[in-house]
Amino acid sequence: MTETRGERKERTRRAILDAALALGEDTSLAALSLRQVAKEVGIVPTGFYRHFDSIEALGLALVDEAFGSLRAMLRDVRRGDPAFGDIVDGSIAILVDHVHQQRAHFLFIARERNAGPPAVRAAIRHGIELFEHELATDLARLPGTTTWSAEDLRILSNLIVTAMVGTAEAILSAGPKAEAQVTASARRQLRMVLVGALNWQSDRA
Amino acid sequence: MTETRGERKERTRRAILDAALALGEDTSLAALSLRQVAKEVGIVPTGFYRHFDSIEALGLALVDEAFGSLRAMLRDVRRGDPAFGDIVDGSIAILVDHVHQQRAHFLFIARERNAGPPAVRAAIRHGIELFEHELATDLARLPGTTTWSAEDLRILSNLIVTAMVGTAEAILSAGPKAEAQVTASARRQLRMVLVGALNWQSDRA
DNA sequence: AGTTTGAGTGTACGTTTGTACACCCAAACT
DNA sequence: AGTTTGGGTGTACAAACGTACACTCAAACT
Repeated sequence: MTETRGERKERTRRAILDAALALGEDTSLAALSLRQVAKEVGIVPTGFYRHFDSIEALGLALVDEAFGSLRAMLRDVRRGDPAFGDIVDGSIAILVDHVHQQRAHFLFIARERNAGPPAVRAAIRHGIELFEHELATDLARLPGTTTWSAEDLRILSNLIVTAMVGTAEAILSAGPKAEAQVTASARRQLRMVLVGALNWQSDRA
Repeated sequence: MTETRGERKERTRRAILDAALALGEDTSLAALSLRQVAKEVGIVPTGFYRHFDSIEALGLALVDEAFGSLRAMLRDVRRGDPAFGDIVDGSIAILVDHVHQQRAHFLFIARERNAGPPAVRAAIRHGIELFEHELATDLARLPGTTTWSAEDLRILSNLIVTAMVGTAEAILSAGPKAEAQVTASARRQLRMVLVGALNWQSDRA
């Protein structure tokens, strides 16, 4: 056996996380039983406790992991994929791509954001707030926003994040055929929001 | 006993619906057991079946009821409360009011929209689509939208509904002190969206 | 007055749940 | 080489689960 002790533990831990994501496709975390997860992983029920104190702790670990995916997405957007000239088209394309690549993570967040144990809900809400904050600093670097207050930037990025979360949820619950329409709508909506924000702001001069 | 047979049945049915809404504040529908509901109502577990075939059927009944609340809200917005001159301020005020008045219904929809049994999810999604459609016909009566296509109206109303759902969820998970900030943001965001939609549209002439 | 109906009861069952406790045994440490 | 550590096992149990079945008894119908 070429596998060290820590490696084996980490491998089982990953299996538990993956099993929870897989089983969660049908039901929410709150309806997920420790024994179901253990059976899916292939360990005995009590073995679960070697890795997590409770299902809730498992949920918190999944929140961390899922927001890792989101940060990676924002990094891609920030880098600005040269394959797309337009910021809007590029950002939506990256969003769509990440939703497919990390489908389980997006499903998890969409589900547990409003259902799920209170601590998990709080962690997700906090993560989204951080995400909005990061987006706000990105928006501040955009031309035309130099005079904006921090509050204005926060409100705008909250609107954008809300719209993008809505888009992600729409993609997740849409067939492949309906998806083209969803992304087309998302592009138009994001453009509307940006145009509106700039014009509304210039009115206040 | 001055109570007829049908009245008594309806009263128990209401008690079951209310119990499900009350118990749902903590956990999602999928995690709700028939026995918990029965105990909360004060009937024996098997008595539940006299009213619903399953927890899922209960959920579908709650979806109907909750969307009744939403339609009532839209009716109020349409009437245009004369206490508020501005459409935006008035609409947001009505939304905030209804979220407080029908808190349990909004919580239910927010929770079960992405968690909850597939049939319940589908029913909620369908209800929201109807809601967007109704809003679109209202928007069509607004000045400046005469040249809009049905598709454009649908996209705009989808954006507005998404933003309003986000606002409702923010209100539900905000303390009384944070609420003023939430509603202020919501007003600004709705104004941004409307300004953006009109300006973006006029660009295409 | 006699009969039917149906909301609610009570018992009973096999399953599944979370968790306690004693155990094993190979990797890691001394 | 000897000891410790800890991931995973196996058994065990009380509690809660969904649901089947036979019951009651007052309202509703004839």
